[in-house]
This record gives sequence, structure tokens and C-alpha cells, in this order.
Amino acid sequence: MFFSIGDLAARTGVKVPTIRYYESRGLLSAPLRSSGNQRRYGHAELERLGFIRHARDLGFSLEAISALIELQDHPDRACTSATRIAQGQLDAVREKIRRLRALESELARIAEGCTGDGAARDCYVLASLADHDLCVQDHARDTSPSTQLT
Amino acid sequence: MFFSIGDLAARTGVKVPTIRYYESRGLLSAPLRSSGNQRRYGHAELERLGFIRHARDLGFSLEAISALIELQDHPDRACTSATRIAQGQLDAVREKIRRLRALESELARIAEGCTGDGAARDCYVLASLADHDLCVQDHARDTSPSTQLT
DNA sequence: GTAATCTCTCTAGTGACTAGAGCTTCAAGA
DNA sequence: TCTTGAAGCTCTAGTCACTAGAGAGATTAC
Repeated sequence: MFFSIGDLAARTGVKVPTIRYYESRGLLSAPLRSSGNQRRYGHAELERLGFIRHARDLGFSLEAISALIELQDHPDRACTSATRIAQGQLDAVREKIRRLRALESELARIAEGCTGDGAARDCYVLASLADHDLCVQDHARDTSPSTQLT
Repeated sequence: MFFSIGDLAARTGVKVPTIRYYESRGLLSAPLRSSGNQRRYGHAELERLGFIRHARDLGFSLEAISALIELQDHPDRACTSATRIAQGQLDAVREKIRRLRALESELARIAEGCTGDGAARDCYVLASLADHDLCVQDHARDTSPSTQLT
């Protein structure tokens, strides 16, 4: 019925130090302790950690996950903010894909422009990086507040 | 002929503290100093910083950029490693796109499953996050050494 | 009882910056 | 020449989401 932190880690696929980190960040509440001061978890914690893991897999920030958990703990509240958070995450992912596609085509062009068997002075990769004008597309940097997608 | 760090920042679009940071990381060599100990740059530094900025825009890590610069400084060497680095970056970008697309479809499904006007207890967003089995696709986390693409 | 494995807390490191404190230098106008 | 305000200097610490390691104590299987 009660698991150690190692058991919880094994069941959820979240590493032990990460579980302690989540606790320190307030995503998991402080669990019961054994007489020897070791953490003991039950099913509620197992589910909550599963929730967190799943949300992390989908790229949500810990801050966003905190907000979602807060909502989960108050089932009578309106779920407007949950939908807003999910939609925001979706928008961020789509934007990231858009940018990455531009990078991909530019990188492909650059990488394929060099066979790799010449001298550095003639390398198209190095020349392309030195001269932005050789670029076909616009591949500006992401300046938005990064929604971390590892 | 000689610019201050602020001029260099304005010309390249790289922020002043970032330029100092690049110097501390060895990507830019220590420049000349004015009698009052302020940095003074010439055209060589302008070009190098442009190179770095362009490579960063394309998602290369500072470590990779260091290697590319090293190669640039030895034009007689073979450019094999430059091509390898560029190809590696391209592979990383493609992998990232692949993963993000899986996330996108999953997130779209989740976000669209909830109108946002109900109570949290009935929220499909929260339910989906709590139960991975509601997911259609596999959207595992990125465990690879992250090639940072902001 | 003992040995092996877990678990504890704490600190520090990652990458690529960014922010701020407290000071000095520079450039332009009076 | 003097003044003033912007720009520059170094240094430290903070960001995010962990990860690694030290050195100690707890638990468990035999």
C-alpha cells in the first residue's frame, strides 16, 4: 500500500532526484515519512506524479503544471484556464515546428552544399555560416518566452 | 575603424552582455582595450560575431560553433568535421520536428476536446493528462542530449 | 548480525544567457 | 575646461528543469 521513493520512481518512470525536486517545487506535497525519515507514498501520489509526467512529456512547463494541478484540486471551478494553457502549449508547439522547418531547409541546403572532402577554405558550410546572404529563407531566432520543449 | 562593444552589438544584433559572455567562453578572443580599459573591436571581430550569430540562429550549440571557428582558423585542414557538425544539426532538427508533430496532434486532440465552459471535474484536458491511455499516439519524451534549439 | 542497497540532505553544475550592483570612462555641449 | 549623462567595466547571482556527487543514516534479505 505504501511505496518508497524508489518504488514510486520505478512505477512512474520519473527519477528519484526528480521526484524530490518536484516536491521542493511544490508540485508534489510533502509525503508521510517512515520512522527513519524516509518518504512513503500512496496511490494519490502515484496518480499525481503520473499526471505531472504526462504533462511534462507533452512539453508543459512546471509552472503550467502547477496551475493545472491547482485546478484539479478544485473540481468545481471552471476549467477555462486549463483549456487556455493547453491551447497556449499547442500554439507554442506549432510555432516551434514552423521555425524548425525553416531551419531544416536551410541546414539541408548548407549541409548538402559540401561533400566534406575539401579544405576548410573552400567549405560551403563555413562560407554559408559566415555570410547570411547565402541563405535562401528567413530563419530568425526565437525571441518568444521559451516554452521548454527540451 | 574601431568600435566599442555597444557599436558591435548594434551592428550584429547581439546584445552587449552576450558579447562579453562569448568572450568569456572563448568564442571571441580578448580584444584590444582603450586606455581606459574599454573593449575596442575591428572588422575581424565583426565578421566572427556575425558568424557566431548566424550559427546560433541555425541552432548550433556554442560547443559546435567553437569547433567550426577552430576550423575557420585553419583553412588548410579538411572540412570533414564541419560537414559532420552541420549534418548532425540537421538530424537533430529533423528528429525534433518529428517529435513535435506527435505532440502537436496529441495536444490538438486534447485542447479541442474541451470547450472550456464546464467545471474542472469534467474537463477533458485534465482527464487526458491524468490518463495516458486516452492518448492516441506515442509521444515519449526526448531523452537525447539536447541540441538546444531554444 | 551483517552486507548490500536505498534513502536522506545539501551543494554545485548544466547551457546560454540575463539582470543588477557599484564603480569608472567617454563624448558632447556649455 | 567643466559637467553631465550615457555607456562601459567586473562580479555575482538568477533563469529552467533537472542531474551528479558527497557523506551520512535507514532498510531489507539472508
